[in-house]
Amino acid sequence: MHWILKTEKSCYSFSDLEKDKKTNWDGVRNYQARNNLKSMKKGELALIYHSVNDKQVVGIAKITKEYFPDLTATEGEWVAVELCFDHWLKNPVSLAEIKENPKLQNLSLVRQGRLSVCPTSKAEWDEIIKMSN
DNA sequence: GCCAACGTTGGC
DNA sequence: GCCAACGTTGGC
Repeated sequence: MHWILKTEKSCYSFSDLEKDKKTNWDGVRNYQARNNLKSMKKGELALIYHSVNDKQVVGIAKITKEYFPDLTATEGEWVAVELCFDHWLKNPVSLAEIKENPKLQNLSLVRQGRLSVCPTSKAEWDEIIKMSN
């Protein structure tokens, strides 16, 4: 499975991940997103999308540790995964471009804008990679 | 800054 | 268990 992770640039950007090399992807407080986190397997790849400020897919991260309890949660049982910096896309792919691509109309980024952790099909993944080259 | 979409909460 | 009210997210 491939993934798309959303983050606000001002909150935690892909540059921050490059600097940190790896990070705990925590703070997710949405059940659907949590279920997606739980399905992540070590070694899987995720596109990183900057919402709000950038509205672009900018890079790829790799899952390095499968889900574990999110220690930043003060109540409820939430989970986090660990992931590491993989590489920057050659060119970022903007939300506008994605919306213009008929093959990507079912992408969760378009269909369900608010979900912060979403699965993506191989075909969609390949299409975005193609657009970034 | 506005608003649409969606999730969550709480009264019944 | 339904649904209205409210809060949050995120695009514009």
